[in-house]
Amino acid sequence: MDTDEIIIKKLFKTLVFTPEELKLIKSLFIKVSVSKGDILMSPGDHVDSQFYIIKGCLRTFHIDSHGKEYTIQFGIDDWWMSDYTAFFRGGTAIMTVEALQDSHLYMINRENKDYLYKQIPEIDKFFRIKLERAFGTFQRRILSSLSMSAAERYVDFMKYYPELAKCLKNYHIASYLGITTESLSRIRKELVYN
Amino acid sequence: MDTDEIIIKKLFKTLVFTPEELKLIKSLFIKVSVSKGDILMSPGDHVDSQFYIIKGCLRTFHIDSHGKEYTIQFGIDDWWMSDYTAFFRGGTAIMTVEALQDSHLYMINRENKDYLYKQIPEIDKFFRIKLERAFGTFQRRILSSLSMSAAERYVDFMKYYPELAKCLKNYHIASYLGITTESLSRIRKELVYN
DNA sequence: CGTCTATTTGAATGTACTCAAAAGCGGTGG
DNA sequence: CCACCGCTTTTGAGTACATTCAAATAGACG
Repeated sequence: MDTDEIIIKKLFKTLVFTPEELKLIKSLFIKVSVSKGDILMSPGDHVDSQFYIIKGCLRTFHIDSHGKEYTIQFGIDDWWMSDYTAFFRGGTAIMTVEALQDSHLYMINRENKDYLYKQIPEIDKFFRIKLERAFGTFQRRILSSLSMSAAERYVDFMKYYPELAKCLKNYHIASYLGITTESLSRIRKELVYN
Repeated sequence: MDTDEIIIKKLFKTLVFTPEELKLIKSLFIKVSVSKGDILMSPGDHVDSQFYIIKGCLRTFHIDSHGKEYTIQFGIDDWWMSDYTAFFRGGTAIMTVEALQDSHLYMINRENKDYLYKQIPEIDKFFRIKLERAFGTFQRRILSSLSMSAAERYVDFMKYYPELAKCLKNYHIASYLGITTESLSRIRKELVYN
């Protein structure tokens, strides 16, 4: 079994494919390597592709008119990333996707993904279930943003994503929590004493 | 064509069914009527079902340990509602689902839904696409909660969901925006003068 | 008209923000 | 090995925005 097949098995976890299907899948993904700091997608881009992170760390963030950054999502190994406000509707990006570490990715465009759905219908079910999980996760994030203080959200984040935290600067985390780096610094200082 | 068939056509929009499929679908949904103020689901309930709103208005909210309410989602005609932090994982509710108006609903439990997916595989695709749209919507809501002031979020909400606003009290909207009723009142006062 | 609920107002408090500056950290080149 | 540079984090002071708690109005409904 070659490297790509190992990756595809991890990507589609529960599913089992015939050799022909595996070959098809391999042909529809493009392997991409990026370096720390590289920008994979910028506001205004026509969003036609989605990235599966084989190995690495990415983030999706929005920059407002004052130049402030708001991180919508981080991704590490085995996660999918894109500007989903645009990808699923076939629109124009409002987000930036940035590599926070040297990363290896699988890229697939909408056309190939649609073709994949048509050829292997169980993949529809696979992504349906993946999206259901994400749906629950998003609702929890909204609930935390509504009900928890900045300090609680920080503690929660560090508890649930310790591996992720390793490849992040504090200002990345601040922009994800919706606070300034100064505030995060003060929160961290408080926590040390408690 | 009977009433149920009209509802099912609206529910599955793009899909076309054979008479047998229609009969199957009808048999898997249960019609429920609730009155304003009724609670459809409470924290601690085993979440096994999901509601499609034929006509009416619902909200899903969480109550924290201090008794404060945080609204995660509103729903009107043609929306789906449940505690999705629990439904998609088969867990226990942390949310309350409440009828804000007399409402007519279709209810389906997980078992029947899974059976439906098995019998009519295109429905997998249908919900996959529905979830993709919801995914983008959630990302936008997270972005607003990160980047916009309470006043901006209020104006935005009223602009995007004018029909929804009609069946809501101000304290519902406040609990959705993550602010107190007092703050919302002051925001509304400010807006009148501008 | 009275009652219950929802909204508004006021005053004091708290939390996070802005702006400005200092300190810390990591790498590079002399 | 040290000096310097750029980037990140921390600290300080003053300010803005939303909160709390308490009380006063306004609306809805029987």
